[in-house]
Amino acid sequence: MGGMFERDLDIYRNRDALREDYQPDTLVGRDEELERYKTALQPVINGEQPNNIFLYGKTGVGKTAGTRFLLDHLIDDAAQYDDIKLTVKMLNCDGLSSSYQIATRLVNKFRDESNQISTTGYPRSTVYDMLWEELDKCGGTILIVLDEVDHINDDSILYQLPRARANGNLSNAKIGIIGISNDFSFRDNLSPKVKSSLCEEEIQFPAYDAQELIQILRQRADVAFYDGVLTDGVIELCAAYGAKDAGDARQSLDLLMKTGDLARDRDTKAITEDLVRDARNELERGRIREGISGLTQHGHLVLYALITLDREGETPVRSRDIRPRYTNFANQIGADPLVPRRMRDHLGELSMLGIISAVERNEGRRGGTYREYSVDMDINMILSALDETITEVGVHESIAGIFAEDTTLERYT
DNA sequence: CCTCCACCGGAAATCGCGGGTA
DNA sequence: TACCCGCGATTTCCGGTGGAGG
Repeated sequence: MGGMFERDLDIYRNRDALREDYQPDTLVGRDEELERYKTALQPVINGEQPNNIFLYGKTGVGKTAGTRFLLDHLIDDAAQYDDIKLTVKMLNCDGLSSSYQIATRLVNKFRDESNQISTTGYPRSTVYDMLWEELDKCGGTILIVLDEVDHINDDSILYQLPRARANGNLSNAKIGIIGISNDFSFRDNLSPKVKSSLCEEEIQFPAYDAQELIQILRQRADVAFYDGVLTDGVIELCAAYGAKDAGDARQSLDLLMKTGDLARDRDTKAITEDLVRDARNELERGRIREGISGLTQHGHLVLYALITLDREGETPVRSRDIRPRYTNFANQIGADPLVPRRMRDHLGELSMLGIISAVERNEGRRGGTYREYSVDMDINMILSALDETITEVGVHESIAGIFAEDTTLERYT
């Protein structure tokens, strides 16, 4: 450096250090948990049957990062012993709802690209047979990491895998399962027989407190940004948001990265707290947009119904009173309106996304228990998200278009 | 303290679709 | 082609819930 010409100073030295998949040399704030984890993995090095391990804790508290970290070391260390053949397969179960899906993905993980199987169509038992065959062919010690296992709706594979050897399906391979879950109740909902085998070793990862988050953010920011880019308080603010919401490192890191990106877009050389707030809004927007795009057509209709009611000052409104409006919209586009129970599901989904909110009310003998829904986000933001999302022909034209005229809403009542 | 309202939400059944085997 | 399979979305069924009214 130091020639006559220099590249413009970017704020990032290495932006990737803020990414979720970045692996720092040391993991901050998880010493105790990793120590226990390491102990639980010890049998692998000893050439013994590995423990099944169950990790739980909220998102972004280091479960996956810790697993990657330890398993990388484990693989290195195992390589020093000739009598150990260690294979590690990691599978993220997000988007995979059944044991069947898990099994097909696992089979494919063991097969090369020219030989992949379809993820649908086969009888369940056939898929399992293929899986046992692959596992046995691989042999040695096999660790299977199932990240976000709580997404699986049935126990079957969790029951089958640990027992495959005992059931005579395997002869060459020693299988160890590492299950990772965000959902505490998942563990309790497992059938007892699965619980006892899968949860031989349980490690709980607590949320990070603000101090730990600050340490983590510092560690990453030191690598990610050039010196002097961050102004005082930025890291603390990101950490504070993260700690307040969920003690979630991922979220804090995302926020910091978004802030950096904004700074870069705006050609700002210094990152300030104000920028953090802007970034937070931006992320929120994105979340809503994503949430809305994942809804069904009827989900959109329910949302339209609520929005129009909101504009007429009718909110908060109980589901019973949303229904006629929704029904109208559905008829307008020639769709059969859903049954009330299902409409409630959509309402629930919308509040889960933070787009609307529900308050439970109870008028006892007179009115019973019910919920009142209201819109939680800026209407225009929702509308623009709907605008970008709507794919159904005619829906947006017939409803949003007229809605935008902002005149005679009586037409829909 | 017991009733009762009216929606809430879990569970099981059903439907239609995409995909596979023989 | 005939038939099998899994799966998401939906419908059907129904027990639960909590506070005002008695």
